[in-house]
Amino acid sequence: MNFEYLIKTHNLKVTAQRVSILENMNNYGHINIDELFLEVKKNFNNISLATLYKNINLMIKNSLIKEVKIASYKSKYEIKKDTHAHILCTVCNEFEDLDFNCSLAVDNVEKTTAYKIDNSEFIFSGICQKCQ
Amino acid sequence: MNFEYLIKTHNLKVTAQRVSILENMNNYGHINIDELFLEVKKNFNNISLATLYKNINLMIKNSLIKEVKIASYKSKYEIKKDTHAHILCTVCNEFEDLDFNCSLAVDNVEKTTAYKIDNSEFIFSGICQKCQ
DNA sequence: GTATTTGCAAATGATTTGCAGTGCT
DNA sequence: AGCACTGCAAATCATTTGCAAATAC
Repeated sequence: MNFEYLIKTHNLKVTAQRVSILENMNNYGHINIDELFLEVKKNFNNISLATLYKNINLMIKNSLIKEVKIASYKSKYEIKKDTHAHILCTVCNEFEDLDFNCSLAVDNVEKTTAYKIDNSEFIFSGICQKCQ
Repeated sequence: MNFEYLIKTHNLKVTAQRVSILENMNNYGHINIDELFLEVKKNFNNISLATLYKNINLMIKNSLIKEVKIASYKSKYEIKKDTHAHILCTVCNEFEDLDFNCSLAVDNVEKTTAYKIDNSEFIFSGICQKCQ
């Protein structure tokens, strides 16, 4: 994935810190602020949480990344892609994307409510096969 | 709705503050901490945020209420009922329950992932008909 | 009567802001 | 030169904790 291009096309300036943030989000799939801080620190020893938060908020505003809020956990951040569902195992804390037809549900809701939907969240949580 | 009974059957002691918390959750449908604080203050002038948080956390632990986390907003709390979806208008901030067949989706996910699902969140957001 | 709850104040944790210095174009 | 970005320190906002007095059962 070309992160510099991704940043530019979302109307932001390319900085090494921003590239590192996106690289780590991409590697983890979903990453919370503390994990991100530890990872980015490996390349930028002096980076501050303030810089992370500023960049995350900017990237969210410019629709480059997305915050996923999860009850009882810290928010996770992911690079924005087509709407998809998430599934969480509350025992091992595995958190994954799920193959689930969201657009069908969205179409349905738009028809029945007359809302124009621009975002949707689907989070399933429970116990994965290994942990049962 | 009989709130005292509801509290007792969830193994908690009945206090006037707890009843008031549930009454307000029920009236609002979904309520955030600041709204709840203002409302409960009308009956209990000296109630503190600490008491609200303590009670909310206890009630969540005992499955009496549920926290709904929403990106860009403060969490809302609701009295627990059968799984249902939510819809948010990002213009007027209207937040409502949605008639949406969640159990069908849950069954499906359990089959395809072999997870045992015990909770799920469905939040649609966009612009309601009035605000379009 | 005992254990739990309440309300206050203080502590902790999370996020944001202001500002001086740096770097990019 | 000018503008945006970074990193630090401090400020703000959100939530939790400890404790003494009050209340539920």
